[in-house]
Amino acid sequence: MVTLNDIAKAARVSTNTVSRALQADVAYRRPTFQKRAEHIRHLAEQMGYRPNASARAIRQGSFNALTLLMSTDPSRSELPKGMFYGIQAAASGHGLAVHLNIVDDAQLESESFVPDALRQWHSDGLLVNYHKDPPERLYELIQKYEVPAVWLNLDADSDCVRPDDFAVGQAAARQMIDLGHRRVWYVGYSYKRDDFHYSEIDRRDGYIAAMRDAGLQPRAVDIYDRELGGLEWRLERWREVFDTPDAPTAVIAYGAIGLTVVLDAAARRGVRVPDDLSISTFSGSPIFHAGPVSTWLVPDYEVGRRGVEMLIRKITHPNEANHSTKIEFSISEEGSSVDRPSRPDS
Amino acid sequence: MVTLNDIAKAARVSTNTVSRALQADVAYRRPTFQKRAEHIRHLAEQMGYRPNASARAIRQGSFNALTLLMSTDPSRSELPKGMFYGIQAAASGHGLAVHLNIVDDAQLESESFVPDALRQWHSDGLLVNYHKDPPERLYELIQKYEVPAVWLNLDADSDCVRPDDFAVGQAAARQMIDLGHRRVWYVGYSYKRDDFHYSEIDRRDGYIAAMRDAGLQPRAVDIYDRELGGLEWRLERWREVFDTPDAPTAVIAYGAIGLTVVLDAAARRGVRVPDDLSISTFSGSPIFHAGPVSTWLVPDYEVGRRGVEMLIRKITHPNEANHSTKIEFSISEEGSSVDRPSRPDS
DNA sequence: ATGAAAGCGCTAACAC
DNA sequence: GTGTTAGCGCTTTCAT
Repeated sequence: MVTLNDIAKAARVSTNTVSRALQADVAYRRPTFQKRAEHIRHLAEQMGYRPNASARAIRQGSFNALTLLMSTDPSRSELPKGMFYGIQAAASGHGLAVHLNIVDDAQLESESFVPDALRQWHSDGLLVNYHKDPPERLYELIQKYEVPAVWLNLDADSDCVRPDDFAVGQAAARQMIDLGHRRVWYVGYSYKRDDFHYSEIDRRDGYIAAMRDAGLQPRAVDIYDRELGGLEWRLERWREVFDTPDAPTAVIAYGAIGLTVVLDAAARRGVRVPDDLSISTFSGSPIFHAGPVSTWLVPDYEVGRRGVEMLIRKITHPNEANHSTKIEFSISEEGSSVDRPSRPDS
Repeated sequence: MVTLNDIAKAARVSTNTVSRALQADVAYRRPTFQKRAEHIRHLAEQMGYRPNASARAIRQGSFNALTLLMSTDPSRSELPKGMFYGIQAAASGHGLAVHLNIVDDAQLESESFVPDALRQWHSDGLLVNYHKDPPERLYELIQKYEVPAVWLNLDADSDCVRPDDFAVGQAAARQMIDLGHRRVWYVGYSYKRDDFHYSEIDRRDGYIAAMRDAGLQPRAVDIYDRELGGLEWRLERWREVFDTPDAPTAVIAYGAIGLTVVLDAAARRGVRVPDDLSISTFSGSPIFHAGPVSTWLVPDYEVGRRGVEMLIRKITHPNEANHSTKIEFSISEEGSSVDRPSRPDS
């Protein structure tokens, strides 16, 4: 490993002259220094010098790094591609490295286990990506060690950044209503029946609010609806739905399963999209299902970016409160599966 | 920040006594020391002591960390969930932290830009996740700085770990053939026409080999096939296909687009899965499309895990050659869309 | 078994 | 503008 000292010897100057020559914002402006500095930089480049981040960290008292903390449990912690990019872009924009730490929840239950991100002093702050029911103990540990932390995808008053799921539910419904649809259904998911993800609740509530605002009857069903007898609303049932006069002209599908079930049933009944049926859904990236599907895009990138910004603020101003932020969704531009209804109701 | 020194003062011992008391493998075995060590550990816990990773790194000359290097370009570098888990599990099993570094390829083209993972000395080695056409310059930089590196998802003779795409293409075809299917088609993707991902080529070749072995005529089509006139093989065309006597009884779909197009066309023609049509596909997680689809699961977790193992070997034994490894796929257990053909051919 | 002291690579204070 | 010196937190000699 090439050190500053090696370069110093080679250049026949002292270590800190080398150090200063390699600093981006050199205080010295004399032409003679500039020339020598140039020489030193060239030498460093030649010798393959790479600053030792640990040495710098220990000297400066800050790590210039943040840690992204996640769970091994996919139902507690997701890994959206865009979020990573957003985090990395914002972090490297501020000269911060990103460390990754994935914690097994089962371990976390045990009193003795402390996640490495908290056990050791690795980084200046924590980006906690537990979107549902973060373990109580994790919160306590963060408190105990006084680690600056920002929570991603969590619904609390302060120190959180999350997508605005209520607003997007509302927007999705309004889009349909504004085009003239009256029978707009919401198809939920409920993978684990009693164990809703907050985004499903919020999006559904937004949908219901928009329907009520427009004086329409909300109709939210679930692919795994208990009252309707489990898989009631799946393939066979949906085919019947499309034969009734009350069939929806527009569907908002929470997730992939609902979407494919509805679209497959539609295909079997000869119901065309978007002519006979408008449909939209939510996802991190545009959905394609035999054709493009209008997709409300989860603002993962922005959540990551804003999370980093908030964390940096917390690190630099530990005593200022950070109000939680909600980020708007956008709609995919890749092609639309939404149109006005072919036979508008009165 | 609580330091060893703070604890030493509180315990009225010297710094290195504290240091030793906190080491996992204490050399001292005398009962008197054990007792004192216990007291010191208790104190450290009470005071919220967290070892400073940088100080340790600088002293020990190794960072106990590895860096995962990726591209911002999704066509060059993917982010499979399982891979992260595999990497993290293997890394933390060896006491290594994981750093994340996502590089903008456009920047990398410029001669002056060096990715942070290489510009600074952060970690003991690099896990490079550029699965297609890694930039030449990246390779040069890794050579220049002599960083131990393992390439994930790349097809080279040494220092690579990747899924066995040829074998899975073969396995997917054989599964159909063994069940009695004769007209087994392969539906490719070709998102950018001239710009195939190696996994598509390999899986297709595996399929072709298996068909030839069985004395069958391979039939590989592309959702975006140029010779067939662009979108030829999309929705409308597939509906016609299902009306011909030569219609496939089994389809192997490379990706989501081909899968949905085929399944949607089948739904419209009343072709039932798996009764009239067997279908399987490849993905990192089981695919659901109105029902479960037999999915050959990309061994992301294992690729990550083995990548870390290989990297550790490279770090500890820099001079030994590491033969590249190919990892087998497995098939999803969530439900099957594959069955014997309803009307077996002779 | 323990403390004193040195030193990892780097930066900042201080003389000059 | 430059070299000398000190010291960040930690581990590892080396005496005792």
